[in-house]
Amino acid sequence: MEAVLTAAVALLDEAGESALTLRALAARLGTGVGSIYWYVSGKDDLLDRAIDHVLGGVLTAVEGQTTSGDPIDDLRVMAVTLFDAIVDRPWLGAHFMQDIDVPGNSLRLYEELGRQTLRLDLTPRQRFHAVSAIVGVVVGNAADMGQEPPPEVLDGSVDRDEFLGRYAEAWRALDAEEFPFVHDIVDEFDGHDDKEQFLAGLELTLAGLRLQAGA
Amino acid sequence: MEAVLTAAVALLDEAGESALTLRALAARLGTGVGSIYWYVSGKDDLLDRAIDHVLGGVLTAVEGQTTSGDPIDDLRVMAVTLFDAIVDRPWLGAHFMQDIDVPGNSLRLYEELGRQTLRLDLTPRQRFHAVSAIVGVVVGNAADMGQEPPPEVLDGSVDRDEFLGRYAEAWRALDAEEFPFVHDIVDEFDGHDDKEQFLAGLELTLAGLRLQAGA
DNA sequence: ACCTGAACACCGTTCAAGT
DNA sequence: ACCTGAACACCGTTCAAGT
Repeated sequence: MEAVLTAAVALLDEAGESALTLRALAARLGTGVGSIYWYVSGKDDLLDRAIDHVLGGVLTAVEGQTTSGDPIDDLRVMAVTLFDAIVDRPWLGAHFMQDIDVPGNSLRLYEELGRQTLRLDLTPRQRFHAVSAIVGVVVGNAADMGQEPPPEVLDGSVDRDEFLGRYAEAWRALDAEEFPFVHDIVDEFDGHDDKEQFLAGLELTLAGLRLQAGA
Repeated sequence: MEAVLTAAVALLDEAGESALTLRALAARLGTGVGSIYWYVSGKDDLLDRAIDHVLGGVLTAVEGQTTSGDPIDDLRVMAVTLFDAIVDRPWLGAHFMQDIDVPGNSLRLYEELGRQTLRLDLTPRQRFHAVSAIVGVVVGNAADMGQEPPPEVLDGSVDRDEFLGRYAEAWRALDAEEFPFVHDIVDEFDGHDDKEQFLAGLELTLAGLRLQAGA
């Protein structure tokens, strides 16, 4: 079982979600396709378990973070840890935190985030919404990166900056009257860093939360 | 071409993303599989065009919204319109706003949102981040709903409240020492409304933005 | 210019049969 | 208890052939 999940994660890490096929997995394990069905009920179950498997490591990282005096600072650190985990494994993308309903590492991560909000002067409803919002910001920003990059970026023949630059070029060619905003921010888009973008969005949510909590 | 996209959207609306197969689409159009390839380069292209097709309607709705005196109020109204569009068509889910790079309705919606930030006292970088954050909140909250609901909810034999109630029950059974946050918010989770949750998260981002803009 | 549909190389899943 | 692998019912994509 452990070997099945390790092999599944390895396939996902190497070539993304589309690389995880039962045949490829069986080949890597040196067995037949059918035998995998003894361990998992199907492909969805396999993916769920693979996700839970890697979230175990993320949970350990989050638990190991020393808590500061400021719950909101702690929430920031945790959210960044979650974001970085998705950057490392883009295939987590949208599936991340999808299974809060069943007991597992998703739920434990949810609890870790939520525990910080217990230190804030909020109603339970406000806490529920605050944690959902933070998870939403992480997932919303990371989902963009979950999509497999175009082949010319993946194989390194064109780097990311050049790739962004091409689109920036196209944006600059747009009519200035019709697209005033796009023109206003095109220089920021050109060569932008996804993590910085995420951090800025997170900061807005945390600022709103701090205001709400009067902290 | 128009007929192809209309039929594709109909399939997606009726039974979700998995229902859009080239064979099903060809059958509905009364043609052969191969003929679809004359209009689109492949399945990904088909999905992209179907998304752009429905975003046309969303764009019209957004453009029709009268602007108020407060740019942040206008951003809220627009974000809600986007969210509602995804609620109506869960298959838009994560793909929503995925193609800002190519000129199309995604880019125009992006421009519409961004135009409101031009009325705020912000730097271009802050505007770029603000719009990304709002799109992130919409996508992050809507992505949760994009996953197909379990069959017993879909066929109506179990309603959503009962479904949530079951998980709430399981949560209440968890150890109180180990899961203090989950216990704190379980009554809020039970029977919660996804839209309310989204609105609360959006409000935090908008509050942070208002603070940043000094408005 | 537009359509056809058989053919190809894949999938996930099942299941009788093995050890 | 665990594994095998052929078989089934699907996919997306291609392409020689038609009109």
